[in-house]
Amino acid sequence: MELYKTNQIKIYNSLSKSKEIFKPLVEGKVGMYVCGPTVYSNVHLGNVRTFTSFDLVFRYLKHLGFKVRYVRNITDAGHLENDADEGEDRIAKKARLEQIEPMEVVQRYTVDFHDTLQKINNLPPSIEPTATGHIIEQIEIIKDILDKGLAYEINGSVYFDVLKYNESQHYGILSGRNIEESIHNTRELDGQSEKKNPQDFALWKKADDKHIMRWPSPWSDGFPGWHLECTAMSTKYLGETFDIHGGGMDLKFPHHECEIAQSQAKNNVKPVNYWMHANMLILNGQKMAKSTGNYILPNEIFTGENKILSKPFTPSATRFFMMQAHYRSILDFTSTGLEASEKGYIKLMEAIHSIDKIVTTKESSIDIQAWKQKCYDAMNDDFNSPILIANLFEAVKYINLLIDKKESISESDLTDFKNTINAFVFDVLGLQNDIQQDSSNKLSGVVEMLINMRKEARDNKDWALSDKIRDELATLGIQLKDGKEGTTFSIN
RNA sequence: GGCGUCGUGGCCGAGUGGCUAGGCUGGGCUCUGCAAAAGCUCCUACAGCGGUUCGAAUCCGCUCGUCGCCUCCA
Repeated sequence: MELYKTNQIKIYNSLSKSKEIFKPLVEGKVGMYVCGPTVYSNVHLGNVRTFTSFDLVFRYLKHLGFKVRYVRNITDAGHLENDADEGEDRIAKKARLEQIEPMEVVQRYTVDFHDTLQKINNLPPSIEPTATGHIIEQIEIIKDILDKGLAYEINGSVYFDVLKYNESQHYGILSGRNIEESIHNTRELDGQSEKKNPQDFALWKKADDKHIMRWPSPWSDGFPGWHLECTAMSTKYLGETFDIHGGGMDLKFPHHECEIAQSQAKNNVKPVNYWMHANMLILNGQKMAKSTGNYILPNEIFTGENKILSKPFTPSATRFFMMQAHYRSILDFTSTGLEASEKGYIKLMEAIHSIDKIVTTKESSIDIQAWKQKCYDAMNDDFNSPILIANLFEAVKYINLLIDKKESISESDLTDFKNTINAFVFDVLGLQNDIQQDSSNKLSGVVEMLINMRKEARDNKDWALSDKIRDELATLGIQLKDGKEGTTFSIN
């Protein structure tokens, strides 16, 4: 029987601002859409955190046996740099600066995006559609919204009429805004805008002569508005109403608000049942953003080539660091924080490695079923990975006690214990064991030999030689660990 | 100015109206030839001020502060 039948998940829904019991539209199936990146520069660590948060959601839902269709877009159409709807689009700007084609920009950073997410062990989504691949769908939506009188055309551009929409619907339902109030609080925009109201947003923009990325439409040669692509692609692949929509907290307004308005305007149904927002990763107490220069690239963490960190960290240690914080909490990225996480991560991996040393007995002194249930309870409660990890450290303690024979475990319990640990650590948390402990390689053979020689020396009470072996191996980054059952080692 | 978020022990980071996660660091002990590793153990916190309650860090109000959004942004 699928695990989802016995596990009830609660999800914090941004729409209701409360945790709700998750019930998919179709039993056993989940449709999930997450707003992907605009590929105009290297993906930074803050972006990675958001996608990794949803990777955890994807992984856990799959673990429970749900058939998940996970759609995450690539924004490869240029969007304007400000809401005055003036100026250059980001991809075209980058193309001009680097003297390459816009699509070369897109290709370069799409590859970087995939490469980085793969390093940190995110699963690829089920569908990864691009904005430029769905221009026709976007045009159809605009036509539909125009027909319904909720958009207007001016000079070849089309804008969504927020005030008109707000007469029958609530624009601001997600972000808790009141459109009447925000009208009074809106600053005067610089320059002349074609829009009837500052709150209106573009569905289609006419391209000026210099604009490279352009497509024909009934209104002008131009390009779609930013918010529209997500509506087009999410509804195309997941339906007019689907289960989960995710994204970074910073997209809540206006992006997701606009998505709701567009979708509601076109289909007249609630587009999304559960809105999930991953919180920001901050650096030096400030938001990490490409536009401000306050950011760190994942590769700089892995290579150690940056001013912020004391040393390089592996992708798994970095991922573990993220998993130790809840996805809805702001996470401050610091070198000391990462170092602490790395130590804990190594401790966890070493315990998992040594689990095969456990000798089973007839009865168990540990309640494995109760422990296992605590792991599921943690994840069922809005994907609480920090609590799950706390439980995994409890398992580490069990493992060490079992090896020391201070606790006992039965054959069947041990099998269950191992399977559960592996499932949560590798499948759900998506950690990888990148600690070098390949017992089949030559180095291990050499170390084993030295361990044996040291044992002989110790048996002869030749402490000078035994310590020399130990210390010189330590200098090489190989640590010997003397236990009751003999000596083991780990390589740093 | 508006909307929202958060404010937890040396640090990071969970959390529930009463039984007080976890990681890292530091102290003690066990083990060890000595260490390390491992185990046990100690340091017991919830921004401030009021209120509700038998009882609040957890609920309400106010104050202060943080961060985010209000303009592209994961």
